[in-house]
Amino acid sequence: MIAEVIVDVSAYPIDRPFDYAVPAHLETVIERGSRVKVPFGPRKVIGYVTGLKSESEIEEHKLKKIDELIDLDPVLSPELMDLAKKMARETLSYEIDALQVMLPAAMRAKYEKFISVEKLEEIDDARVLAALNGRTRIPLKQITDPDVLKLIKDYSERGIVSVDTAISQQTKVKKVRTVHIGNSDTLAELLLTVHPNAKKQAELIRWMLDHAGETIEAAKLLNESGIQNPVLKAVIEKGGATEAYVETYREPDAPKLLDTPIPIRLTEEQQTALDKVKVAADSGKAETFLLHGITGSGKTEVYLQAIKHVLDKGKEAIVLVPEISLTPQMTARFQERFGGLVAVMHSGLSAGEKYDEWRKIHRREVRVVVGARSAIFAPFENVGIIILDEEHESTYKQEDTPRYHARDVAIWRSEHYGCPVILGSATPSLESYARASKGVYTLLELSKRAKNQPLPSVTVVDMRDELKEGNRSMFSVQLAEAIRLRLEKKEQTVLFLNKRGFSSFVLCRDCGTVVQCPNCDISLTYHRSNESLKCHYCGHEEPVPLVCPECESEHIRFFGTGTQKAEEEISKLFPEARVLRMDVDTTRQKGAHERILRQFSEGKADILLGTQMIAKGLDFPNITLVGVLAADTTLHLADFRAAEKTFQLMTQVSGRAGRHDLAGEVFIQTYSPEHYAIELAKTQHYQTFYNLEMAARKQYGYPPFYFITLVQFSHEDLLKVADFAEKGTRYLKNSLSPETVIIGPAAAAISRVNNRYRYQCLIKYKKEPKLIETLQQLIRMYRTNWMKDGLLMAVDMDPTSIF
DNA sequence: AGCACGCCGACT
DNA sequence: GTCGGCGTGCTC
Repeated sequence: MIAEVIVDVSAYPIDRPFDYAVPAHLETVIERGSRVKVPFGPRKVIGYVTGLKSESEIEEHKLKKIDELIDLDPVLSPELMDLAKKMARETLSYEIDALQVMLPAAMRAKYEKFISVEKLEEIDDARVLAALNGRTRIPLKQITDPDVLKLIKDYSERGIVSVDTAISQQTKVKKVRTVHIGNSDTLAELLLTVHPNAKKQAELIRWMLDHAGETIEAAKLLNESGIQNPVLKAVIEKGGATEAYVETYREPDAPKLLDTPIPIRLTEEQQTALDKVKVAADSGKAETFLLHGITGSGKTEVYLQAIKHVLDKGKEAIVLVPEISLTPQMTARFQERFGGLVAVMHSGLSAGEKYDEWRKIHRREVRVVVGARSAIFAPFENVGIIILDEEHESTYKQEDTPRYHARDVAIWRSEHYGCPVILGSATPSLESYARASKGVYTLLELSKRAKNQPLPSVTVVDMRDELKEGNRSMFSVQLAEAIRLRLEKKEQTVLFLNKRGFSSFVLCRDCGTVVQCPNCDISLTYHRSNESLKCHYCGHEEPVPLVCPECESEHIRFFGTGTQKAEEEISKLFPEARVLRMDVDTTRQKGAHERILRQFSEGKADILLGTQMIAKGLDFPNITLVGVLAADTTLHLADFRAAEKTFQLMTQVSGRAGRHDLAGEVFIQTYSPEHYAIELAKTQHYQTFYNLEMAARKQYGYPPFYFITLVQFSHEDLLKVADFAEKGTRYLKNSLSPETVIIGPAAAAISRVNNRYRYQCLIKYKKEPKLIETLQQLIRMYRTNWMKDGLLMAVDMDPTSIF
């Protein structure tokens, strides 16, 4: 038997199956989707079996044997194996990368070289002996001294030591020690025989008599009986109980926030939507729904009941939410409804916890998975429904290879299972809404709030007028007044500051110099916490200069409106206000999000001040005011999605206010009140926004009227990158059809990152059957010739932004 | 990607 | 004379 194996090596000529002979004893167990350890050239690597056959075209003497089978149960189903192949092609990535992205990171193999001592008596160098320190096997990377390294190489050639590569995985199964307490007869008997001095043992046995026959976790037993471990050990030794180590799951402490119950009785709109989904689920045909429901319209309840429907039919459900750790309320609701049937996968979990959740799914111990992007690869084999909440979110697109979009993967999987997909959003992406308008997706509308609350009243404040009135603070008179009122009424305020593109920078007031990153074409961001300047692209960090680096003037100070600065202004304006700040700085530690949100939900603060991350999921009854400090920051980005993103953000943020009994009020501060994205956020009129934005997209030839693909080039040498970009672009122009528009090559908006100059070229097309082949050819040219010249090239199909 | 093989310059 | 630089080519 011959196995086709894709090996764990991401390189261009390796991106294809290699044939291996299957040893006889593995023939009955090996399957497509199994992982194997195979010899590859001079080393050993992990690989995935992509197929089994009886004959190979490879000459017999070249054919090697599979070393070992890693999993008894294949880790990937045939469906996921096929999906990996399709995804690799569609995203122009290596098949191995597509396979690996489907499994939790803990299952990815680590390769580490080790030195093993073969003939200890022949090692005569003191430094080598010191490095070994009595051990016979040490990791090669522990040797840093080049002289010692040289000696090791010497020894290795003479066979005194050997160097091998160990393949390790972090897939540790957690085990817990349990104690099975013996029956009362044995215990009673034992009690009579213990030494009179062993008071503690006697005490434990008496405690055990009350629990005879039970099995209990050792830690719990010790805790409840108040006995020390050595005593327990002695009793076990004497046969009073037996101990065992039982496989267990790490329980991520699920943050419990209050679920705000929505009436289970559905509104008429919800019911209509649900019925259509149910019909599709029963039909066995794939159908994609766009559930367009305004904020507070009860989309989640529709999801929950649709899931219930498919679970009742014995099928499974996948629910995707954008960065789930930010929305503990959402997970809480799923766990409340489906209890132990739910696995949760999000970035806040440790590698081990993610692996445990994956195993629960793989072993069919759960039937619902709620998770971030990668949960779309949940190893279910009878999927009944797939849901993407907040489908417009850009986090569904992976930013490095394989650059897949979870929405596309969801639809591919639904076609395999003949099941519905629900894309839910208050502000759908233009692509999805356009597809729904054309009938590719089925549109479901929820236009009323579930509890019939009015939408919050939204006021747009023109900050230019404020400036004219002499108000130079970050808060308009109106917003400040509204905050004061909330403080008086003991209601809560959420202040939103979109930091991106508007962060604090350091400017010299004499010569106008802005302190730039030495490696990147971008200004450094001021961080008050440690008085430093940081680059958000390469991580460069330096202390705040005391004098201008250009003109040595002392009139150098930081400008802009970061959250830290906003916090200071608030405390000046409202000294009595209790403020919680939520941004990258305050949420770096694990669990920080939850802690801040819990504090706010418990009413321990009056004002929550934050960036992007507070726009979603917040659902607390006492929030009656939302203020957007600077709505323009996303508007002026050089990106075709700028208006869409702004509108989505404004709508999302506004939706945080007045979700319950108290009426909500929203203030949006801006320097461009006349822009339609802001104007329309006032009424949350998605349809009107859609029409206007579609007109703009049509005029400039952007999605959804055209598909786009971005080809990025970077090189340390400006002239070289320009040259290669030109070559690549010319190749594309010559190979693609004349209707396809190719823009560039041009320098990227941030023209240098980490000392590499960046160029890009944008392909816009309506129909381009040769695109994938052409790009593959381009990539081939790059990998075979240009790469060794130091060029980096990346292709992104359907980029979310064209920065 | 690794890793080995192989062919030319600067040292003991 | 040898050590070692990294160009080239291969991996079932």
